[in-house]
Amino acid sequence: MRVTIYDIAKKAKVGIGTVSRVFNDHPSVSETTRKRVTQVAKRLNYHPHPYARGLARNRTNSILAVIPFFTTFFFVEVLRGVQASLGERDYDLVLYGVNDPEQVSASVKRNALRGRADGVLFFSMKTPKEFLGPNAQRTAMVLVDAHHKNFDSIYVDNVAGAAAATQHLIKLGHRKIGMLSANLESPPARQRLDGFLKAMHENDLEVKPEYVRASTSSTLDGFTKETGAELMKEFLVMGSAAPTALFVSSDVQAAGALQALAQAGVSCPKDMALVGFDDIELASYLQLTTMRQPMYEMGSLAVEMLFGRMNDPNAVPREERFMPELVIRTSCGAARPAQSD
Amino acid sequence: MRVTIYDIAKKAKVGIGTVSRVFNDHPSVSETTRKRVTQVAKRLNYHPHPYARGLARNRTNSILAVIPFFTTFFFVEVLRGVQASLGERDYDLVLYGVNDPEQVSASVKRNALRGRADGVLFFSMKTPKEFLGPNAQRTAMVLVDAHHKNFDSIYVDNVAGAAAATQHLIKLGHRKIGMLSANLESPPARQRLDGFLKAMHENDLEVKPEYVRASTSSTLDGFTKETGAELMKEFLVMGSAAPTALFVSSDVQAAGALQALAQAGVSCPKDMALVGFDDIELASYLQLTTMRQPMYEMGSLAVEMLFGRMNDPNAVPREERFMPELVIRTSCGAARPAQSD
DNA sequence: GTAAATTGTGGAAGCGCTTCCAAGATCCTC
DNA sequence: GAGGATCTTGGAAGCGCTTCCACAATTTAC
Repeated sequence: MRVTIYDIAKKAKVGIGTVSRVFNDHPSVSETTRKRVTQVAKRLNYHPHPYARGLARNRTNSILAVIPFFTTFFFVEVLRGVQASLGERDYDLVLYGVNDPEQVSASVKRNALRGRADGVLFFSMKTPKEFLGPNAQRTAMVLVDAHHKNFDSIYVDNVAGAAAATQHLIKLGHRKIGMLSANLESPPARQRLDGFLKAMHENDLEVKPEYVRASTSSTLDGFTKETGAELMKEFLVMGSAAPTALFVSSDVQAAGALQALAQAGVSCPKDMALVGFDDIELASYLQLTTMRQPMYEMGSLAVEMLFGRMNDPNAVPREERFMPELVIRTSCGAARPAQSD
Repeated sequence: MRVTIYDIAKKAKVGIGTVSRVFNDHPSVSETTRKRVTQVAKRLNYHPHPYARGLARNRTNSILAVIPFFTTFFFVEVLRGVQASLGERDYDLVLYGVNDPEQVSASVKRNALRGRADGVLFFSMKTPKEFLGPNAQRTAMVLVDAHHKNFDSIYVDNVAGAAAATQHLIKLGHRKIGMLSANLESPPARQRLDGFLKAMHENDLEVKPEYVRASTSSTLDGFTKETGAELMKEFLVMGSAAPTALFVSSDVQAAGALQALAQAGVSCPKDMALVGFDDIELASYLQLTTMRQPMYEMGSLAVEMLFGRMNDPNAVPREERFMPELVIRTSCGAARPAQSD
């Protein structure tokens, strides 16, 4: 049988209220009683029942994270940040991984709405309609790697990041710079293109239309290895008219592009320099220069913001923008210290 | 205010018991009442409170997964499998990622013992002492990628897998085959070495002592990129006396080894063939031939087994061994259809 | 010394559900 | 048509906790 507050109360010869107060660090318990209760509790190996507690307090002490599974590395890093923040607060993490955005609504129904969690973290996805509109949910929620004016959100500055990546290539002396992009219907892809164009214009560099190639694939908005390889091949057939450097809208695509290059016998930094975006784990193995997204930090901040929202449901939506950081490896051709990474 | 069973009962002009029965698919509710209740519930947007339900039923409808964060890809794949199985049963997943095994005990205390979950899935870690001994926990538990005689467990046949990998190299004509191993204190590393030796002996091939090099690192038991690179360098200084092929105890190490090879200007399949183990995401990018662990399947089966255990706490411990599967890419030098993977 | 504030404590009520028991309706069976 | 079996149903009790109110025991102020 489970040890309850009543067992403790009886053995310690106090009332149940006192036991409860001890376990909630309520100030008005004398030192002696507190000690007695604590000892009895330890002896009986008592642990408060989280569900009973949740029911009585009307909160669950857990939050729900809805994350797309396909963002593998992002996923894990961000989760580490989330959990670090959560652990400090004695909150638990309920995870709902979705394979495609269609599943989101089901998840929202099954969990948040049903009072499973005190707050929801939404990752890399469009805000589901359940949360919009007048009679929408009022669960605390923070969007990560996504944005909507009605909600707290955390995201990376794609425009500035892409501009920085491009700037780096320019600084290395490249003039014929192209961009290998994902599907431009996706906002991040669009923003990264904007950043690229911005940097090019600011440096008075021409951007030939054929130097910008975007995927039209709808699987994962074209953020795949396959589109990277395909588009790279298109660049390669241009021969000497091809750009000497490319900004690639994601590391995953850059990986595909690198494969296409290797297959064609084109040397990577020498004949074609590459800069990616995201700094997924793979990037370090491929020695890919890229823009690092501070994923751990974003996860951690997301939790902070969620608690802020839970404490003050009516605050104005807060936005936090992270600046991606240039990680120089060898794929851009920049000289760098010979050490592994 | 939250909509409760009482609101529904009142509006539908039935008793609360009936409402509850409707939501639990209890057979003894007439079709008409059922319909009426369902309609009212939908109209009021009622959802049963999971914690109240959990308290009354004495179960949580959620399970806890304790997974080491550092197994990135494994982590995500296995989680997908877990979730797929869980979703079918209307169970939720509480995640506890640990950065190092020391944290495990804390997690166990905070969660399982406190009745947070109906069962626990333990991944890739030594069984914590809280679960052993006479007055141990009696929470349902399944070990994945780990083993202990007292518990249900799921793991991969490291010996057979390693033997298959080695066999593959032998079949490709290699005779001077070595092994690049992780720290042999780790059981998986040990088992993979055993498999390697077994295959060699069965084929009457000599294994020179200097052809087996194991890491002594304690960080992650030597399953790191760094040890892969270091040990590969040791092989390279052997010059023409070096093996022509290596079985590497993990893909992560193989990635490091590949880097060392590239740095030394040694061509991978041609001068040194490699077969790894795990088939992490990276492997496909690196075109690494490797032994695939069926991670999704293991996650999914883990849930099945956990439910089995929950239903029958006294069944004898069940063990399921998965056979890793050879995934042929280019690092082993085997001819293969020219298609990307 | 008394009145008033302070401190510590017990336990009833209530969180939203499930489940069991009692009982009213309806249906058979002979 | 009576007695029994079968369906449905209502609602009290109970899951393990928090919290509020009442009150006793001190302490403080005058």
